[in-house]
Amino acid sequence: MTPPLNSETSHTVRKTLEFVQHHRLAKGDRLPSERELSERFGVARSSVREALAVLDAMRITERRPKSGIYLRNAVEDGGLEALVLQADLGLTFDPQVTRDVTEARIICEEQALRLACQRRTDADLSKLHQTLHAYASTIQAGGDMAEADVQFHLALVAAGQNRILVRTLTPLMLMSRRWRERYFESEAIRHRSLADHRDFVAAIEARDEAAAATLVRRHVETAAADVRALAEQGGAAASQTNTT
Amino acid sequence: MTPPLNSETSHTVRKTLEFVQHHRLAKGDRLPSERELSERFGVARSSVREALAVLDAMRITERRPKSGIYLRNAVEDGGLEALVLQADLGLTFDPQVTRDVTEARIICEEQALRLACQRRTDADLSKLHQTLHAYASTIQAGGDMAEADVQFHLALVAAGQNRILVRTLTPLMLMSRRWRERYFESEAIRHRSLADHRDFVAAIEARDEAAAATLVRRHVETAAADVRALAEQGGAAASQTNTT
DNA sequence: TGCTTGATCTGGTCTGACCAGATTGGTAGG
DNA sequence: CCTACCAATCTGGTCAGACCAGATCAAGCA
Repeated sequence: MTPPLNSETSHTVRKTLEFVQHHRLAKGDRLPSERELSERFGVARSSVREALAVLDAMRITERRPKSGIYLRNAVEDGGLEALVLQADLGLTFDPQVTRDVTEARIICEEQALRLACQRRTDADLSKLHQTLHAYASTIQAGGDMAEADVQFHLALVAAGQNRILVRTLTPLMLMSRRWRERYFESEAIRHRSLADHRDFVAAIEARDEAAAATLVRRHVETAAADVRALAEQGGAAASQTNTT
Repeated sequence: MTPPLNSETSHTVRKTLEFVQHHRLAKGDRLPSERELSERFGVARSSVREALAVLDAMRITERRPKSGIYLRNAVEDGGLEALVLQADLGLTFDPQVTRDVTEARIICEEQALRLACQRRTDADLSKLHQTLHAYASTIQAGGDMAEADVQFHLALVAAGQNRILVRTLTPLMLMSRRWRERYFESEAIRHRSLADHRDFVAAIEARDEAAAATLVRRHVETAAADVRALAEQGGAAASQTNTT
C-alpha cells in the first residue's frame, strides 16, 4: 500500500539518489548524462528518463535541454514528498530533520485536534472507535503496527474537517513510518500507545481541546524520544548520512 | 522559475488531468491504456509513460502491471504537490479547498512565526529586511508581486529554524499563487500588504509572539476574503470545478 | 452447463534512431 | 603566439517499434 512507484522506476530513483549522496553532490552540481546513468545502472535510457521525470517533479533535479541534469536542491532539501520517497527507500536523514518533523507534527496535529474537538461529527466518532478497534486488533494479531498507527492518527486529524491539514500531515506521518516499525517492536510501547489512543478518542468525544492538545504533545514527544534512544542505542550503522 | 516539468511531460500531465476531469473519473476508475492515451494526445508512448510516472509518484494514478491505469484518488484528493501542480496548470478547485488552505496556512504560519520570535537570529533579521526591501522594490518596479509575496512569507517562516515547516508551507503558498496574481492587481492592496509585512518584521524583531500571531490571522484572513470577493465578482467562469 | 484454452490486451522494459541546440576542441588566419 | 571561427561531439527531447509475461475474456470443447 505504501510503495507508490513501479519496481524499475523506483529502483532507478533510488540508485540516482544514492549516486547523489555517494558523490556528495551539492545544489547546482551536474549529474552524469542520461546515457551514462542508464549504462551505470544497467537499465534502458527510457527507464532513467522515467525516474528523472519523477525527480524533476519533486524538484530534486532539473533537466536543462542540451545541457545536462542538475541538482536543484541537496537531497535533504527537496519537497516533503521527496522526503517521504527517501524514507520509503530507506535513506536516512540527519537528526535535525527528525526533530523538525516532530515539531511540525506537534504543531499541525495539535491544531488539527483542536478543530476535531470543535467539529467532529458522530460519524467521525464512530470512525475513530472503529479505527481504534482495528488498532487493538492489529496488536493482538501482530500485524503492521506502523500502518495502523498512521491510519489512526490520520483518522484523528480527519475529524477536524480540514482536508488540507490531512494532506499536510500525511507525509509527516509516512516519513516516520520506518522509525515506527522498530519502535513498535516493544510490547510495552504497543500497549502504552494503545492507551494513549484511547485517551485521544475520549478527549475528542468530550470535545476537550486542552486535554487533546496536552495529549498530542506528550504522545509525539515521548514517541520521538523513544525512537531517538532506539537509534542511538541500536543502530549507529543506520543513523548517519551526510550532514554537509 | 515555477514550472518544474519539461514541456512535453508537463503537457501530457496536464492533458491527462484534464481527461480525468472531463470524463468525471472517480477514485478507482480506470484510464485508457498508455497506447490509447499516446494516440489521443498525439505523443509517443514513452512521453505518456513519463507523465504517468509523475502522476504515480504524486499518488494520483496507479499503474497495475498487465491490468491498466487506475485513479488512486479523485484529482482533488491527491497530495499537496499534486494540488500545486494543478494550480500551476490553471485547474481550479472548489471553495472548500480554498478555505482549508487558508485555515492550514494560518495554523502553520502562526506557529512558525511564534518560533521565529523565539529563535530568529540577527542573520534572519537582516534577511527579512532585505526581502522586505525587495518586496517594496517589486511594487515600485511593477514586478512579479505574487512571487515576491511567496518569498517574503517563506523568509518569515524560515526564521523559525524549522525546515520541515518551511517545506510544509511552501506548497500552501505556491497553491494560492494564481489567485494572488489577480489579487495584487489592486494598488491599494499592494500597499496595505506592504504595511502588513513591515509589521511582521517589526513583531519578529521585537520578539512579540502575540502581535505576530494576531497579524498572521488578520493578514491571511483578509487576503483570503479579498480573493474570494474577487472570484465571486470577476470570474464565475473560473470558479467552478467538479464537487462530486 | 461448465471447464479449458488460446487470442488479445496491458503495463514493463529495451534498442535504436533523429533532432536541435550547447559545448568544445582544433585548426586556420592574423 | 594569440585569436577567431567552424565542425565533430555531446546532451536532453521525442519518436517508433519490438518483445515479454501476466491478466482477461470469449470461444469452443466436453
